[in-house]
Amino acid sequence: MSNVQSLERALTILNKLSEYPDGIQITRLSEQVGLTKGTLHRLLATLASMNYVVKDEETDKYKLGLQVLFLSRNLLNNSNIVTIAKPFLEKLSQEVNETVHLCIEDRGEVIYIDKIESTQTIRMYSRIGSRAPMYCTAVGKILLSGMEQNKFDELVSSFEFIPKTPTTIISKEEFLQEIERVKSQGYALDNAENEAVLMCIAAPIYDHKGKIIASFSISGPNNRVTIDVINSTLIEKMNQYSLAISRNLGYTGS
Amino acid sequence: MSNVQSLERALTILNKLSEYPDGIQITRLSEQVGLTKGTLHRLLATLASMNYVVKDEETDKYKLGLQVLFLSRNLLNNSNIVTIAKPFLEKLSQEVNETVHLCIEDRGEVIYIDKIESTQTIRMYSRIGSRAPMYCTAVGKILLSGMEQNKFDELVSSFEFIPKTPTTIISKEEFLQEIERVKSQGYALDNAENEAVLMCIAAPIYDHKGKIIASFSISGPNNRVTIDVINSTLIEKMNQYSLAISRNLGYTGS
DNA sequence: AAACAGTGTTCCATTATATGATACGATATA
DNA sequence: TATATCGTATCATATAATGGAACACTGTTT
Repeated sequence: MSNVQSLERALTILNKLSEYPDGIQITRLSEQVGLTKGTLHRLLATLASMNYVVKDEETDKYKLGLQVLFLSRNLLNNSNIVTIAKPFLEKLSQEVNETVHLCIEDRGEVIYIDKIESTQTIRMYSRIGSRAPMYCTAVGKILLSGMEQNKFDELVSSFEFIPKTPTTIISKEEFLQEIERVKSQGYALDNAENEAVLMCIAAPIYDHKGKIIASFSISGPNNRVTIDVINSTLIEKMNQYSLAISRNLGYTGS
Repeated sequence: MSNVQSLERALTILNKLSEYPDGIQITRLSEQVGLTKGTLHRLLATLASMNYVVKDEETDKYKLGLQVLFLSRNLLNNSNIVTIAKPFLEKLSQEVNETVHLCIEDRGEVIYIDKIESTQTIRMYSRIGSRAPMYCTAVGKILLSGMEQNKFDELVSSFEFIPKTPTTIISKEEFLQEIERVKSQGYALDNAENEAVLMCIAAPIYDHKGKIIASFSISGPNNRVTIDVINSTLIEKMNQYSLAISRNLGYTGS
């Protein structure tokens, strides 16, 4: 069954506009989405009439409208995970003074659903709503480690192990070993695999059935989040918070 | 010039779905948006293929997908207002232990662009992205008070002064007097006008040109946020924070 | 001042797309 | 077994959406 072409085009436009928070002009946008200016103009006019897009009259740039924010107002706030985890993650961030994230899996990627910033001036740049690959993030490895085998196999088969940094794992065999390691040790590390210099340690959040439904992480530059700090402090702390958050979601295991 | 019909329909579907965080079934949604099930199904399939909508296979309910969150990731984070105001609003919330909001005007309504929760168990229920009327909210009155006369007249003319509570101002004349009062005193009150029991006090945030670009507020139930507390403590505090935040946005006035 | 270049916007003949009505498949209930 | 209701698929047809071209506007160059 085919899709509705003009709707597909419009959603492609919205996706592209999300890359340009300061807006983009019609001719350039037309090039990027492969539509004639007439068609693009008509689609933008419709999006604008419903506040999905706004046009800056001074610069002729189009950008996303606040209706997108309005749509998203209930997307996370009804989520048990965000609500229950937040106070714990705030406390954790305060204790370690690093940025803490909460992530779930969506369509084979991790998506950031909460973020607690530290007070450090050098910190991980991230956005609620942003997505990242699973194969080179600590939270991604945690989420994969709790996945049902069929889905796990299907996803890993679809991964392109593109090197992001010199330390990215790009061998499927090595990656599968890493996931076994994560399963046995109960936490995962991102050894600057996704972004240079940036270390992360992640742990699982279980639901009442013992299923991994989310993951949270501590992130910081590798001069602060060192292997020593990880081994002496962070592993124990992540285990403690993993259990505390999971308990509040009805988890009864150990 | 007319809009693109199928796109308009799809955006209407997205708007309606945002009211059902737990999802809605096709037949019911078809009734609500006035589309045949065939047309609706085709549009939903397209939305789903691009992750704007997901279908819960167990309940046959459709709901918004996380692509909406992905779109919104840059909507506020690039905003100077949110970034600069946040540490001040966190401090304010901590000092008064009530919920604090940051709002802007968008298309004749206020929209919540940040929220700092207090630790109280009884607190205002609100969502980033949510919208509220301008005529019965403290932040709305602040934003109106700084508006250019033409736009002000146009907006106020369009208001329907629907009573939300027994204390809602529903007379246009009385409302105009209220706005004059806000201008002279430099803060606005919502005397449980939008929601019963809920008191709010709001103050302006100025940009470098002295224009009111946002408003922030303290909200709490009227047994905690009393007229005494407002007069003895909150007015002075709001003035102080209004100036502090505005200074950081380049404001040089008094 | 005139010519040129590039942008955003509008128009219209054409055709490909989206539609509504209907049928089908699945599930639950009597 | 028959019926009711839901979600999904199909298809003939009408119309909506399209691409290309023209137009209006603005800025730059000669």
